[in-house]
Amino acid sequence: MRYWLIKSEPDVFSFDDLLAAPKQTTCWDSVRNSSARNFLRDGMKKGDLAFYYHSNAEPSAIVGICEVVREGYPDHTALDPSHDYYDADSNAATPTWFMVDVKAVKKLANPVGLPEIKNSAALSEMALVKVGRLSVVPVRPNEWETVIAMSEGRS
DNA sequence: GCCAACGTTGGC
DNA sequence: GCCAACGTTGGC
Repeated sequence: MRYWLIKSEPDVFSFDDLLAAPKQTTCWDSVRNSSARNFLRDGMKKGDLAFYYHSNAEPSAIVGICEVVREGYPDHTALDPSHDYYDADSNAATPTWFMVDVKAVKKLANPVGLPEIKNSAALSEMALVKVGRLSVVPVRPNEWETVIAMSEGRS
């Protein structure tokens, strides 16, 4: 099993929105970056866990945990001309963009903010910090444990 | 609102 | 295939 981190702007779709969604599940669509796409299509497996990170937020922080409940499948928003994220260069036969379904597992006891992450020696190599822009990034097991400990005030 | 990082596009 | 221009992300 692998660990991940997915980002969303809380103004667009927050963790609370996920908790309020039917079955607490949503399709993680509209990713239009090829590196992130590769993680969605090839890396994420059913049962993998992911941190839910609020970007462009006050404060920017890891706020919850969710689980991959459906593995990579074509992102329909890329194929729908009426959609904001329509990609005229993609097609249903050979889809360019993929998404997964994620289900909320739980909210963290306390959010773990970006400054805390940056201040933690154990998290200095985290992809979140190293490769800022990617909306889907892997998390190492020791990083996962460290963040969980911080959220529970055990750090 | 600025800007750094970095992916993508397109001219040559 | 190089590289300049441009767009996007997201921290600050």
